[in-house]
Amino acid sequence: MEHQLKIYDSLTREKRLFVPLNPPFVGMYSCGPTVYNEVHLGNLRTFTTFDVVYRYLMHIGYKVRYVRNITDAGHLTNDAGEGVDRIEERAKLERLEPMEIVRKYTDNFHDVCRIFNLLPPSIEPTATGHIVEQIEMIKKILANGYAYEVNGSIYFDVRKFMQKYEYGKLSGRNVDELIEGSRELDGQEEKKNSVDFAIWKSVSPNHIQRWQSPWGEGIPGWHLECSAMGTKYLGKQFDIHGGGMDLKFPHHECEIAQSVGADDIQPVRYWMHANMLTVNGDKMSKSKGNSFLPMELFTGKHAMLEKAYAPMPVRFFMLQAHYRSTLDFTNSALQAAEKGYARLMTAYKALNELVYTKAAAPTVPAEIEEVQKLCKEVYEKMDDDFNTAEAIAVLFEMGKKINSYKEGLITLSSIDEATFNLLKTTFNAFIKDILAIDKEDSTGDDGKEKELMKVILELRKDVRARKDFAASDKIRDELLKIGIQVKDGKDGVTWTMN
RNA sequence: GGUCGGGUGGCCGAGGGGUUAGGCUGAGCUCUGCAAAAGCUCCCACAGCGGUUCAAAUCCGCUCCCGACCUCCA
Repeated sequence: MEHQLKIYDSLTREKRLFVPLNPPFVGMYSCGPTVYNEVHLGNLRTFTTFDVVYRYLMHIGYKVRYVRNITDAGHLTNDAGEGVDRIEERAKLERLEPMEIVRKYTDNFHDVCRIFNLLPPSIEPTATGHIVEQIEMIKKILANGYAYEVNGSIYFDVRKFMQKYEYGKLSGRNVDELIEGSRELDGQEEKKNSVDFAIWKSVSPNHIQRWQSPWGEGIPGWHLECSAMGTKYLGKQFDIHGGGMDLKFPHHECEIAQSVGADDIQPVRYWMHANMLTVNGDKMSKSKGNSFLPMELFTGKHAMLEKAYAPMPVRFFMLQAHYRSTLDFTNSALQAAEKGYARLMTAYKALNELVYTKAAAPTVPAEIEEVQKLCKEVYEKMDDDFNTAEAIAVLFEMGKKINSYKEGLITLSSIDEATFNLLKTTFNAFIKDILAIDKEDSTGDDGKEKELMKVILELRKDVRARKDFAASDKIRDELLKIGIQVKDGKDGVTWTMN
């Protein structure tokens, strides 16, 4: 299948045809979490975005190496010296070693990823595991003259860099304005310019996490790990680099400068940025106190939550918006998504229960054409900068067809078998492999539940045979009260549990 | 303040010069013992004011709101 995949590149600010450096291979990097606390739903939206990108690229035939880092080295929240190291701060709070904190929240992150159906990346490198690579990169940058040492710290010299290269293009920054805008009384500032950033930071011996370097004991600069690890596993230049919109500046801007400063080459061909998940219009973040943790979502235990929500409907909810738009997180939006999700799943189930049988009646060309068109459209939507929102809209159209076949409103044999198989393959691929929203959410002993329901429904069938509808309805109503919905269809009784 | 993005029907959310987004909600109908599910139909929106155009929600200008980044942040 020919795909004209277009990706919106944040650097050039336009959608461009995706042409990998070395097809069929694709190198993709996306910024992972700093593991000093639990990931929240906002974080998850970005990871989900790139999970779908990864899945789609593979689906259309690319061999993707997907690298997503774990930031497990603490970084000072500002370069001036008075910054806080989040991991160390947390370690003190929980009375644990920094590496215990890192372990704990890495595990938490992985659990959440699994629950939300995120594929593990090909490589998940850690910052602390690549201190050597980072030091080597610093050496290169120093050798090229784009960094300077002050008291055991190394700073990237943005002004110097700008004599030969561009800085600020990705985030649209003007360095002069940046410097002007940040005229704090920085008497103790070691940096030549406020725009310079640490690529190695000297720390005192009472800092728990610290490493030996040619410039003394210290910690690597935050931006450096991505540059070093991206280069190590994907090469000096690779295809896609993703991350949250909030990482554009300074993080990604600095990454570009570091790579160019070290190797004189633009590191990334397509920069992708996922937009923020908002709550009442404001960015969801820990510091604003408006964040939701996955566990709070499943249990419904959160002041702003009216009920509990299962992971797959939430994943679906996120995918219903385009990744470059903000998405507002509200109860009503979530509930609407929940219902839409259920609807899609009904069609999904129906599709896989349908058995194609040839009929004497001839096929209907218009019907065949319609189905084939839908199957083509879903892909076109995805090829247009991963427009999952539009792809889902097409999936709903397909769902309507499927339900009509199932109900016999349109006879299945109005389409030929090949078209039916195309519909089945396409729809299933999107639900299972691309959007990956098919995970079973049921809890408890499924086998026993099924047995039990079988018994109950058998009894109800007897009751109904006697036309004792009062008793029949009572069974149905009572089951509904505990979340089991009984549906009396044409060919038998079915039930669903929420 | 600087830079960037956005304001779409009751709600969420796509699109982005002319042609149906889609989902949820609501109303009606079909099917059904009744429900539910499913199907069909209806509710034709694009912040405001100007301008360009045969044609603007979509382009341009101005105004008003909102948000992100400029500190750590997905």
